[in-house]
Amino acid sequence: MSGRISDSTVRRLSLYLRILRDLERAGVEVVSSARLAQPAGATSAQVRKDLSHFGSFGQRGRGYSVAPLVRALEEILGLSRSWRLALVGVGKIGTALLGYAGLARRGFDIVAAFDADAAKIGTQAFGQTIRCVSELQPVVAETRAQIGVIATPAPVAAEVAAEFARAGVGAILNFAPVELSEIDGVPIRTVDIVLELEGLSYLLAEAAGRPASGGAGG
Amino acid sequence: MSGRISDSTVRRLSLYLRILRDLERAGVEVVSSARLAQPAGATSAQVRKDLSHFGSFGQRGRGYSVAPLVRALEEILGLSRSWRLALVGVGKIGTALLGYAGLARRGFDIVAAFDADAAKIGTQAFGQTIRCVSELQPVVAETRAQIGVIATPAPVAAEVAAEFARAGVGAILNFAPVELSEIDGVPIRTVDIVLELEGLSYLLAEAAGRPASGGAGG
DNA sequence: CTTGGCTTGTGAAACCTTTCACAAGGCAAG
DNA sequence: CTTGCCTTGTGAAAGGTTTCACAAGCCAAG
Repeated sequence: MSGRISDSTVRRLSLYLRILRDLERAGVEVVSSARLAQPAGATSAQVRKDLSHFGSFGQRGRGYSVAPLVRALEEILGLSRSWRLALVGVGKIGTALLGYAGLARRGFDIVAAFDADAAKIGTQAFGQTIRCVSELQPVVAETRAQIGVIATPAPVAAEVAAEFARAGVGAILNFAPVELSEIDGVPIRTVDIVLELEGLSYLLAEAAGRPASGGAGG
Repeated sequence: MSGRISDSTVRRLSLYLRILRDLERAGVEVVSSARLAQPAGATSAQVRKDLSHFGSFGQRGRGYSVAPLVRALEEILGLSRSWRLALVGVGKIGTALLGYAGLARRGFDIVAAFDADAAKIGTQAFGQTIRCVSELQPVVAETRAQIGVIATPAPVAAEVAAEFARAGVGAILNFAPVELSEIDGVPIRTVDIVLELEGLSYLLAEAAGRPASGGAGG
């Protein structure tokens, strides 16, 4: 077991965990790989292969005990603890993140918020005092934030990422529409809404190109 | 050339286009695959392979002419036109989307907004009158929206997706933390922030597990 | 205890994506 | 025209992920 785990496997593990928690809440005690796979959009073989990278969690002929598997996945994914996030950029997206209760509920606490706009600095937003980005380094150190979140305009995102890396965060989540590459071994994941929409645009254009089913006119 | 194009290829094409537009604005006329690859986090071979699926756009010994390649990619990705979006769920994320000028600027116009909360219905948000979800079908038909955007709580997302499919949208972008599978041939892409954070959590936990470089304490 | 029905864990096969490596060909200088 | 340098387009190789398929093993019923 173990070795290097692929990104898509980790992503599915998160999905399994989510589904398992629902099952646990519903009082289900045992689940088969097939039943777990279905809502995750995976196959039963995939579920078993994914889990097998980390050990043997099931029982042949029976399935997986829900509660222990939930704990095991939480442990694997690092979700048996909570993480501290520092946010840069309190614009539309940044504000939505600050107000999104789902984050704290799942163990991701925003412990600091920064912006470059003098008009915003010192004001409050969802319980956070907005600080100047120039204070990023000391505040990240002081709050011991482990994940940096970038919600700035694209042009400054790379600079902020470098600052985060220097400040000692262990990972970065980027919402700016730029591809950022790992800095100093700090992994960066980018969520790019426009990119997703453009992916859908491609599919729509493709479907319209070969005029088959009801496509997009306009 | 052509055939079935992979998701990752399409995603990279979007990145190339973005980079090419910057180059065009900067007055660059010709670019090599290597120069285009670098900011996209790809390799030169990958750029050439990706483009080769759609034709021959370059000139050996010279590179790619920026302007024509921009037009070609816009055509391929369906970005030489604009798309109409309908949004369901005007909460934190939905509001951020409504207010995000970057969408319209890139050709994605939100033409209708829905919510289930009676207190919100009839009010205005960023120029949109919020309508009741029960009106989804007629309004989507009337506005000829092509892309449905789901920004509702997870439990109702699947239901809304089915409504969108019935209303005739050609694609769906989902921000609710549930895995939704293609309905009636309508492709669905999910943007799941918590999933991304959990992916980072895994990396942090993994890094802390084998105590090597400066990890996360806490 | 034995039988029958299920389900896991896992090598092997199939499939898909990325990287390599090189012939084909453009361009500039002489 | 010829030489030298550069870059594309693309088969082939390498690398990775998913699916298949089945032995191993659990459980319940008889």
